[in-house]
Amino acid sequence: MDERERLFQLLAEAEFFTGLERRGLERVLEEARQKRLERQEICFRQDEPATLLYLLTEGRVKLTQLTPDGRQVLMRFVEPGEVFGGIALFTQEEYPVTAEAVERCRLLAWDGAAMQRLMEKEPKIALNVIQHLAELVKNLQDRVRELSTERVERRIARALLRLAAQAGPAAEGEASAGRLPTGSGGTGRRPESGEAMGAVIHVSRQDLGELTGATLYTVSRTLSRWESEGLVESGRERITILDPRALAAIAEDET
Amino acid sequence: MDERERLFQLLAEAEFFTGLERRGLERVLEEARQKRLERQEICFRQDEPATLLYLLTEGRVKLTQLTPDGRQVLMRFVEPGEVFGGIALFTQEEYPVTAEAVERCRLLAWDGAAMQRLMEKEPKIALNVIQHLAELVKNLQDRVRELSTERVERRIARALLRLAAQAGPAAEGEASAGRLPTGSGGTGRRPESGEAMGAVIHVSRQDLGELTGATLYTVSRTLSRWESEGLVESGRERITILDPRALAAIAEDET
DNA sequence: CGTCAAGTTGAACAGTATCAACTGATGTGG
DNA sequence: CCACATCAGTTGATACTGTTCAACTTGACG
Repeated sequence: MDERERLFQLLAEAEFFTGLERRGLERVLEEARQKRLERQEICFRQDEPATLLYLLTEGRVKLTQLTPDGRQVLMRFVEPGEVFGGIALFTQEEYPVTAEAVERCRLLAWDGAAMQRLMEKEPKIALNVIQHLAELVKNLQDRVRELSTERVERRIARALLRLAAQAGPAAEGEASAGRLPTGSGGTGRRPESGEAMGAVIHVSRQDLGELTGATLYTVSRTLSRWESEGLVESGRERITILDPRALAAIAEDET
Repeated sequence: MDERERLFQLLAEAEFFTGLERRGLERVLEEARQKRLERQEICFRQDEPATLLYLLTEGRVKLTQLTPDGRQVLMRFVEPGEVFGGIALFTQEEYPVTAEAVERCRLLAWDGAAMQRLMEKEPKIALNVIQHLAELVKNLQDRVRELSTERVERRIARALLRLAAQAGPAAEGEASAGRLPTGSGGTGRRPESGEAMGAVIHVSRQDLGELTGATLYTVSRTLSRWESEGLVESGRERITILDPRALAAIAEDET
């Protein structure tokens, strides 16, 4: 009951189903099947025939693409409320990526026929789908531009800020993370009181590399440097942004 | 009359309007406004508010994105029958790219309200839009993967093959493409009589560079080498593929 | 023909990748 | 509960791909 109500809440806020009446949401939920994934479990694999479209309700999923020669590219992380696996479903083909649970997850899923029915009864959904895809296209275009014209350092800075913004809304409010003046080395710069946001991001160097088209070595070196300059503070599969402004400056146009 | 009939033909084959009855096509055409562009004329500029969605009926258009620091990235060429400018229209925002006519063009255009009406009366259109966007997403993902993991030479080879395939359907004419055993090492290679397919591509080195994330210098060097090996033959804003197989070998996995 | 845009090519340089060796954390089973 | 295996991360040395800059050639077009 309460659980069911929580799902409605989530659905109503999910990009695919915003703007639907209670009635529509009920239909959507009726057609859905529920699923759970353990950490590191695979939701679907690249090149499998696409059968289901997923909505993540809890946890985190990463979408990766494998190159013919075995390298991986990280397309994106999926956060609760987001949909994935949809592209393939609408083109009736295979999943272009592999979806793996980063943490324990809960999801809702619909097959192609169900989506078809839902879109017929609730045309708003089709519009939402279009909007979602258009959004994806824009993001991907930006990424292509970045990869084509920008250096690794800047790409990493952007990736961090994007990840912080994406995961941020969920977990804010930090006390401390204290000001540890790690360096004191040379560049006396240090986050001023109100400025430090301390957004914590949970990704490995490897992930960041696959996300930005760099090697984990370059990522590691870059983070080390930033750490010595007081911009971030990092640990195992964890990066804390101490000075978002400075990062933004790197991400934008200043050298 | 005849002109009108030609338009129907084109509409019926265009990705956005396939599967529509004659009746639907008529509606689509009624709502359309016609437009012409001279060579190098701008159809719309990046960051302008998006008002129209275009279908190219004749000519060629290129979509480019400008980076903050003035570099350009070429997103794609638009061929007759293809739609562009749609992404922005559906997200109610600004065009993310600039559209420039490469040759003299003719186009049809619809505004947001018109598309809305059309999609209501002909729901098939909404599905086509979704499919088109999904296709775009897949292509962009592939491009991100390429840019992240592959070297310039391979990216250029792929770009050439894609361009040939895209523009090709218009101008074909093959004999064989024969069996050429790539190997034999020595540079003695040369296209045999019947073998050359001669797919001609009209792009500058600059364009190819912006398309692949390389400088025009690197593109020029690469093409020069290929030319000396008999894979292509090139001139001013023109590249002829002589040995598609060898190019494909470079594009795929062989070094 | 002269002019301008597109293309070519060399030389030096810079940014990253690659490889290898090492350090610490994490967690596991005897 | 400790020893060990494993995994994420760090850092140096080195190599190489591709960029940058500059000078030059070629071809098209009025």
